[in-house]
Amino acid sequence: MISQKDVAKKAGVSFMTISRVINNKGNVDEKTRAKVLRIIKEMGYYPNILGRGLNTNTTGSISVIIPFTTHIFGTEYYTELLNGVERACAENNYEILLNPKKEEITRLDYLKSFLERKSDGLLIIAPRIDDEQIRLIDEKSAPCVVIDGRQAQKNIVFIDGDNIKGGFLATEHLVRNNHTKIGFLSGWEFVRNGDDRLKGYRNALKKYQIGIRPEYIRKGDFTYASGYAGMMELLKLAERPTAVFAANDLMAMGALKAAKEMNLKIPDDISLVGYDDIAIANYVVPPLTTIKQFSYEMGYTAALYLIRKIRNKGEKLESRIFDVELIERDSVRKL
Amino acid sequence: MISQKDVAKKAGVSFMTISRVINNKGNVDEKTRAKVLRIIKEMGYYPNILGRGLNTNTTGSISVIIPFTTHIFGTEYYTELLNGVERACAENNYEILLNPKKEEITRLDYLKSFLERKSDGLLIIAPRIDDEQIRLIDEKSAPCVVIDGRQAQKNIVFIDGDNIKGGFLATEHLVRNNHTKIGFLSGWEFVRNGDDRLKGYRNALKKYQIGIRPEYIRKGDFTYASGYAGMMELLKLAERPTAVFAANDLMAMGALKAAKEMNLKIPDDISLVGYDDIAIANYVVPPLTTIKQFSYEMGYTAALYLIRKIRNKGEKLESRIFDVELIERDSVRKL
DNA sequence: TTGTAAGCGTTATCAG
DNA sequence: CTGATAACGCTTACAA
Repeated sequence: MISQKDVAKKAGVSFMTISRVINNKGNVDEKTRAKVLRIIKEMGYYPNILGRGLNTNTTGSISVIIPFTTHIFGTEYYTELLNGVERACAENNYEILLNPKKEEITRLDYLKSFLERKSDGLLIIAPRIDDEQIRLIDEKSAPCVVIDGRQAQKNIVFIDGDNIKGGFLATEHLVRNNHTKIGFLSGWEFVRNGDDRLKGYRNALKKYQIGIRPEYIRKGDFTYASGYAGMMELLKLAERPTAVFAANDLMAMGALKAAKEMNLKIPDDISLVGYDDIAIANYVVPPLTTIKQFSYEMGYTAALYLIRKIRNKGEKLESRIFDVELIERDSVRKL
Repeated sequence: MISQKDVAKKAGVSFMTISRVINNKGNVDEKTRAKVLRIIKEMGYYPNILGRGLNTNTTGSISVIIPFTTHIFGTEYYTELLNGVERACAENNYEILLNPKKEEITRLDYLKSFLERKSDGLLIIAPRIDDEQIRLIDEKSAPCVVIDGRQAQKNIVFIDGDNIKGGFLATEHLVRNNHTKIGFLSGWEFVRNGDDRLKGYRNALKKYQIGIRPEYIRKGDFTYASGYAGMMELLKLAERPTAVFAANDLMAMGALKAAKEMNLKIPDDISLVGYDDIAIANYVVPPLTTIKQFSYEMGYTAALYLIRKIRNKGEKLESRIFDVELIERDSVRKL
């Protein structure tokens, strides 16, 4: 392991000069600087972040925390979000630290990587609404931005898609196609985006004075399997819905499969709307009408905000809600 | 920032006792241990990895290096691989460090995170065949495992899919369906898996004594766009192929689009085989015949190997080549 | 069983 | 412009 000392010895200067050169700090004679730089290259010296971090309390990485999926890289929704995060980090020379999870994350674990000084801040994606850890973040004064988890606490910056509007648009689209019996395949209600999409669904029905039937709302968890199961339940109802809004595309895919198995055609026999606009939505048969989120931009913005928070300790940043769009394809039929 | 000192003061012991307790090292009186543990919890003390690392030369994280895509999370191929990596890391308490890339990675950058002591080892995915950095890894004695980059150097452990066999199987499948005019949409030839799939294609043609026509081999780069472009070129040939093998599913999707635009039906007018078996392959119309890789297992194994290498410095590990499978769906027609 | 001293590689501070 | 010294939080080695 090559250290400043080694470089210093070879260059015939003290190690402080090396430190000054690599940090561009203080005044160093141009000749000395050039020489040091040359030797650094020759020897293949790299500054040791651990040593530096011990002084500066800095590592140059941010932790991305995904409390819920088993697999971080499991869904395209996260994928796009993370692509945006990556871009922002690349532009600002930050690295991304991922905490693989055994099972469910427990109490203090959100903060662990930060408290252990492995990262400079936290990007938390879709935490539980009632999450107590969010409170601790403030207490430990960890720089933090939350994605998809609109918080009650004023001091926590969040980046959200407009899930209420999205839920509304999807449902309204079905209503405008003369559907009144509209099922909803929900995501987790204890995650903000799941809850908000349901809220949007409710708002739309209310606006158009359509009664809400509890049996039309089936609990799911954003997975393909739960979309399949929920759809099956809806289809077995005595008076089954003529249209279904799934809280994400993955569940819509599951619903599609259920319909197929029951020999029902989409959209002829039953209409379907998803959420997210993942790549498959466009390729599935029939192409899925869905709500598009700007996930990449959301991830990018969130990471940028976090980095700014880390760099300018005091800075107050405004939370932001990103717009959503209805993407009309072929899975909805006019009644 | 709460340090061992703070805990020690409160517990009325020296900070060495704290160190012993959190590392389960040396003998500590049960009573003292219990007390220290209690206070650690009370105060919310977390060991500072930077301080520890400075002594142990250890951080508890591995770097995942993806030299080529613009976006780390861009393709499902990487996604599955990373899911496997995540699992292995979760089981062994390692974190994953990702180096976002501005553009192309330059010379020493593979090793940067390791040399800066940000990570304990390197997992490199699909490096350039001629990559000079691979040599440096040895020189710097960085623990390292390479995925999809079968190396000439004996001392570098790699985990590969059997790309030669995969390329062979895909091509042979077409031959068995009486195709002789078979196009190939290549990936990068300077990445091992790209090169090997082409090799498999060649092997199959040779075995069945079908001449290789250079104009049937179009250069691509694993992207949707390049699949589209390559297919277009093939379709404009005077004597166009009756079947096409694309070096990955993404390119096959691009090819599909090109065929559609040229009013050619798959598989009626032209047969198509992909590679990877990504999720969309099963949903696209027609469902795509393809070669399945065991990406998850590959990622898992690679990470596990790396962790073993890190932990047992001396251990020699055998490189492994994972099998592949032909998945027959509906994109190939018998002539 | 517990404590003391030294050192890991770096930066901050102050002196020259 | 440059260098010496202390400090960051921790572990290793040794002493009590």
